[in-house]
Amino acid sequence: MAIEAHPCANCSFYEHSLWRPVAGGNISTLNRSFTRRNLDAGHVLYHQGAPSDGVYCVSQGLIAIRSFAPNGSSSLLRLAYPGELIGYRAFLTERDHRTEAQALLPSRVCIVAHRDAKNVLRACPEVLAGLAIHCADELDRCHDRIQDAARSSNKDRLAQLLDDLMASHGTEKHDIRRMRLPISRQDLADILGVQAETLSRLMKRLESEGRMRSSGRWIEMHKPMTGTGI
Amino acid sequence: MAIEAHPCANCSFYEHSLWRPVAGGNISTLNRSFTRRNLDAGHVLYHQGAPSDGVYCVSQGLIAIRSFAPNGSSSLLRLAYPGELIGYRAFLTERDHRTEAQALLPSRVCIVAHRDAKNVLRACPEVLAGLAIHCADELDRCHDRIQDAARSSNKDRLAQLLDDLMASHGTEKHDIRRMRLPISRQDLADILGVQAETLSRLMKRLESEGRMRSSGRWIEMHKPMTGTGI
DNA sequence: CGTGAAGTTGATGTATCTCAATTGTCGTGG
DNA sequence: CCACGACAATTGAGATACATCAACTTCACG
Repeated sequence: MAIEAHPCANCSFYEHSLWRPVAGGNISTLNRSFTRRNLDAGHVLYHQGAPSDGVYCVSQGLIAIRSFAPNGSSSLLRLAYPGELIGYRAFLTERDHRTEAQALLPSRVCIVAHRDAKNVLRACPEVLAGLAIHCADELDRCHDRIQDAARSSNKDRLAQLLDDLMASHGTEKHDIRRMRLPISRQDLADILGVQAETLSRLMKRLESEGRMRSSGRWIEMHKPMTGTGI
Repeated sequence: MAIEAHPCANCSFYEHSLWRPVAGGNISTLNRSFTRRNLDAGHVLYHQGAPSDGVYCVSQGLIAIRSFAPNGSSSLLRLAYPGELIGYRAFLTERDHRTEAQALLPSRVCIVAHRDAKNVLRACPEVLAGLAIHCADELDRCHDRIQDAARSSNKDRLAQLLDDLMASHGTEKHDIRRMRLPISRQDLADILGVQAETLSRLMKRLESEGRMRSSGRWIEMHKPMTGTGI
């Protein structure tokens, strides 16, 4: 029989793809349940409380991972960029999604359906190992965030956040970096864990210190500074 | 050859042990590198920045997972109770420990050395799957904590924390639960992410509201209330 | 019974929340 | 192209919560 093509073969993130170790007959299992899906900005990929229907890999755009409390308040736990994996926690534990995934920009995701993903995992322990490492990496980021919240001021954390966003969404010209914010100010506040009003005042303070300028969703900042993720 | 005994067979947490799926010839690999270690209170099991030397499972006592910032401030990321797994993040990712593990009470841990643990994982994908699920579970707890910090007051979070500690360390008598705190007030503050002085005042407020009484390391509270959290 | 660490208290400044009112932004229909 | 409405974002004022520094007290322990 002919050698089947790997569904991620043409993806620019193939080198780091979770599914890269899949080979031989398992490729056809993977292909069978592999689908792509385009999402308009604002569209919800999966809802909080829904059962897992597979593993998602962001191909284009930007996905927000949110969590809503019973009282209505929301947290933005993570921004998922192209090449990143989402929805795997519910997949691994076989429990319902505890978060909601919403496209912030027009996006595309690749999906491997739950049942077949399980089969591939059984057949390819390397994939399972990759998933475990993914999990451990995200755990690290979570720990970083908890420590960061405990030890730096919200103003500095906002500056850091804008820096990180600038790295992904900004264009540089004459030492001035400029971007259109991909997320609302409410979302920025949800990332930091402060109220929207407080966020507005933090922004004003950064501006008055000359660390940035903003007008609507457009933001300008100066140079580099190192950064670690949200 | 004779059937070799599983090293965790007599452990009271055997049913939920990570290593339970290990069988056949792999049991001898496991036995070869399986060691137990007793720790005095205050002793450090592994240091932040040290390379992984294996996977640890708490057998008795209580272990604190801490992280220290360059500026000297510390966070207490997790309390590990008997039956729980620690040190697996560094093991999985092959990176250095980002946290320190310190015994808060006289404790005992079971250790599977790094190299052999890797071999067992290769031979038993069920173990790898269990490790991945462990990771996903801890990720959930981290997310819960981030949301909790964003939406409830530190006073309520302290009450919740004391409740959880009471569930593990308290004894009940005539609807009064009583415990000797296993951790210092500084550690309590580090869990909540507040200063020690603030913690002291939060305690005083809880007392004045009649939600608890404290004298030194002894604490009394009333009834149940449900609890999640560290 | 002294000693150092752990815990507390007071005073003061800063940061954040809350509620209400206002302004700004953006898409839509005229 | 502009007016309009819905919603996002900002502002103000007052109350609450937390950090910080320094001094003090309590506790565990040799």
